[in-house]
Amino acid sequence: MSEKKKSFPFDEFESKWQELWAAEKTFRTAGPGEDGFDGSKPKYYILDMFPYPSGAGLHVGHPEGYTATDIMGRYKRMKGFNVLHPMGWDAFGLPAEQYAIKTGQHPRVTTEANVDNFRRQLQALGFAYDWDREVNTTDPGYVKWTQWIFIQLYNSYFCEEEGKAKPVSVLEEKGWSREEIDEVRLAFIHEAPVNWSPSMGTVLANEEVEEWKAKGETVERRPLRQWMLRITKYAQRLIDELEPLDWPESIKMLQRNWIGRSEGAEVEFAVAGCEDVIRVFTTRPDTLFGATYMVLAPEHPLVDEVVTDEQREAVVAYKEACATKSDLERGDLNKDKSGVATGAFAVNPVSGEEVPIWIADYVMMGYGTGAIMAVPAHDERDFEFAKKFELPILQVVDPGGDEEWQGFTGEGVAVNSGFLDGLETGGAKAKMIDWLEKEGKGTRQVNYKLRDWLFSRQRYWGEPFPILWNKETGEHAALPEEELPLLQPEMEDFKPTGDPRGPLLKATEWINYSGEFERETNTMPQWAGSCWYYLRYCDPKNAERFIGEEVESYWKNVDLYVGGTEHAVLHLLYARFWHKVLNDLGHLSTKEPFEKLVNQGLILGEDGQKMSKSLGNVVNPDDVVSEYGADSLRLYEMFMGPLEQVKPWSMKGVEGVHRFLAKVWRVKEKVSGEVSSDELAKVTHQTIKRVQESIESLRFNTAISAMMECSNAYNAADAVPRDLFVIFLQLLNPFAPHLSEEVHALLGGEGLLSEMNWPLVNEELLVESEIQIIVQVNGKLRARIMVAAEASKEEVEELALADENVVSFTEGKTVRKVIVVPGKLVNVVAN
RNA sequence: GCCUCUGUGGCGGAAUUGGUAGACGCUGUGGAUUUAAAAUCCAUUGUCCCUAGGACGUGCGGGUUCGAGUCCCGCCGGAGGUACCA
Repeated sequence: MSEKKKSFPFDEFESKWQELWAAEKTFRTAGPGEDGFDGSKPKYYILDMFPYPSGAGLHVGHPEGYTATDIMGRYKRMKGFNVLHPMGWDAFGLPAEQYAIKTGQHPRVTTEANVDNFRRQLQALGFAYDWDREVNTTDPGYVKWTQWIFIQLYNSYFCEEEGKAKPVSVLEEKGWSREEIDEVRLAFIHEAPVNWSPSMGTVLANEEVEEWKAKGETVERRPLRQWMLRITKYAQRLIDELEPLDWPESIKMLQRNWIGRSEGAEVEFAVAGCEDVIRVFTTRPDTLFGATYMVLAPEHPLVDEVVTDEQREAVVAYKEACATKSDLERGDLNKDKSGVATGAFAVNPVSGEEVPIWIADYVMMGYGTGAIMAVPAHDERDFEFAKKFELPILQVVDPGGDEEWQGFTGEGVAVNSGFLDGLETGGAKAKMIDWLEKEGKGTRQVNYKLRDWLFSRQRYWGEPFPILWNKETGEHAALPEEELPLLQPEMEDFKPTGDPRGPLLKATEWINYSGEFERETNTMPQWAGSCWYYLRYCDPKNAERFIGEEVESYWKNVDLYVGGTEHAVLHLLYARFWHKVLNDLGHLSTKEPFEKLVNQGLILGEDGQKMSKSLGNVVNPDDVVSEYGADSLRLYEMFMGPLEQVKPWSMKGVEGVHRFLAKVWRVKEKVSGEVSSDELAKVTHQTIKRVQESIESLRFNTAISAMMECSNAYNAADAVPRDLFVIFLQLLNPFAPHLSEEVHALLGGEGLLSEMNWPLVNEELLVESEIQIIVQVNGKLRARIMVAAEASKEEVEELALADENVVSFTEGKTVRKVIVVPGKLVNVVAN
């Protein structure tokens, strides 16, 4: 331990203030129906992406976003808002379960210990959370409502006419059968090839596959019966209703790309010599004349029907080869085209030509219809395939100019296309679709890349589905709401069974609900809890509803949401979907959960690399706190640069802000009640203005610069008026709450800074009697002159032209023009 | 390949949105204090010519303008996302 003397005793006072805030519940937020609630105040709901409490504890990325929201929350509170700024735990998840498999320790025990550690670490940073609102996704009181929401999804369908979800009871009244209703539920059972991970013993959502593969897990396609959520019904609304949100354009873009809307047509190709019809989706119906062959995905159901006897053997062999290929082999690693002819032919509906039908793995069963019309002249993939297998290539688009038409995928003028010849691509598309619709050979069609959400997992540590199965009929039904929450049975062996029904299969007593019914053994994915936690914070203890109606109508949705980009398409899309369903069903008053979204940038290691154990560049917040204090950590994380930006860590930088705080600490020695200083008053009030503007626009780095300048002015002065310094401490309080409170208390200040009103700017103090004017000659700075603030344009011009340096630069030249920007500058144009 | 973001001193970054480029902080250099160090304080720190002062300077090349880091056109580099999506 170094003998380094601490420049101020943060180790003594930081914990003191934290204890006081906790004991007095300084940051408790009263909501509707609670003591002390003042409904006349405007609300401001600030949300952090709640952490998964891992065993590793906080890393420096957490306090970045959390400090930003903390500053905003404290500021808004001082500005007279009812601020909701809560924290909680996304506590279901695989690591705890895997730890349990290894050690036999129950995931609940591990999770609790991790949560306690996270809470301790966050509290040591002095965040102004209302800890009475803490939520934990694994609490029975929380699980109950996650399951309740699932039942709402289960009991709803998407009404196409109104474009919204409605209860299935509407359909029952219309006389729909049970089977028909099961077909349209928003939560439904579906048997389809899914992403099954043998190494983890669970299935995964499409969205998760890459992430886990990157971590070394194996994932393969396998047909299984799974719970799905019909998010695809909301594809269009998820695009449209994204538009007005105050989100980073990049995130909106990611969501739009993920949903992947494309417009085109569905076209029917008759199979020659039989009744079968192959439907294809195309975004380029204008190129239909150029469709010289077709390709079916190897898994396409028509393959076995159309294949000729001569080709059967080759087709079967190819299908088998594809089935055993991993996604990686089929995708990234193998861009080489492969395929086999089926021997069958289809009829191009517009040209009447017979075209061969092939199967190839470059066509995916999961998108569109699983079949394509191949236009090798104007599609790169088809072009490559046609060259390899020597299939005909027919030009149908003229790119114009000298451009090569082979493989040209852009827009141009239709050629060799009968009635489309001479039309531009746009017009040709429209005309072809009209023709197809008139002839009954196709329709206008919009396609989305978005798939329905695979919602079941074969895990122990997740919410069990509140679903019962009839042992006789195999029909499913929702568990009665009174029986929620349905918790997992106590178990000691969490190992995957290899059975795709998951580890709960072993809890035979638990499964057996009654003579007639047994329980569903799947559990929900971790996303379930995080889909609606922001709602629960508003009313965390409500046992009657997931959120009280009065409470919901006050807090509504989140005003500011801060978190990392990694959730751009997962959590942020899922939560929007659930919110919309709950809104459709009348449980929520808003359409979107998060009005404004800000992504904090990644903090890199001191070496500019991403922090990682293997590189040894990880910074532990606990170490920074013990050496420099929580205020220094908070301040440094905000001073590093713009919140959204990726930026490297620097211990020297931490020392820099620590020095600033030490200077503030020393200012108190020269505070005096007697002195008055116009100069310092002006600086202080300028600082109020600058800090305020910076916070409002989330530019915390410049707010800190402004405060540094102000404190430099105090340090240069012989004495600092007490009232001004208190204002300064108020400005500093959201950033460095401990030190500011401590200094304020040492100066004998009454009450808490955090509970004072934000200081008002005295604009009169900011008015200058004399202002500096920049004088340029031909756009180059030549002089600075002081003029009276109320000086006229003419006076300013005259003074500028009289300046010595201006005279020397205009000598021998003719002044052509003088531009005067009042209060700013004069530019003399001379040549 | 496509999409989004981004490019300013030795470093992190400012710049009132078209008007003093480099605020604030870090680093470096010189000095004060000290037996010495730490801490603290003062000066200096874009490059070049160096004397007041001047020339150059915001990835590169053009353009618009009295005036461009900021707007327009064309390149180049970096980061992230995504990709047989028909």
